[in-house]
Amino acid sequence: MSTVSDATRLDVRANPPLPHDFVSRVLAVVDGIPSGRVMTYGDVAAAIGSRAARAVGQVMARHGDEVAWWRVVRASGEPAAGHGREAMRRFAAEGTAVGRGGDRVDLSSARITA
DNA sequence: CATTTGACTGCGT
DNA sequence: AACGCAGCCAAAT
Repeated sequence: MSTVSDATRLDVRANPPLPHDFVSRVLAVVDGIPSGRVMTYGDVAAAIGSRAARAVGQVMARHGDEVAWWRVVRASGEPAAGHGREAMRRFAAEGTAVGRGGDRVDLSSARITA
């Protein structure tokens, strides 16, 4: 027999174009970043209605290899900690706008917010 | 259930 | 411009 809580649960599961848990949502957003563009950790968090930039970093640390991890950069435009080399290489490969020092993304042109 | 831990951020020095 | 620091928040211990 059905209960109110059953109905609620079904309703929620029937819905989502968007995954329900934090990890899946983060990965979904990152997966949606087009080639040549980037989002900051904070942007990704904001995109899923959160302010947990650091938690986004945690997710990337664990599941980053499942997505285009280099497209998520720091608010300064610098690539993910410990992956600067590889990230810059990929930026060059997909034509991402890079700042003067050649060590960071030019956020004013490559950044997208949603 | 309390504490510690980060692929973060913004602000002050 | 580099560095330290406190605030932040979900996940791991």
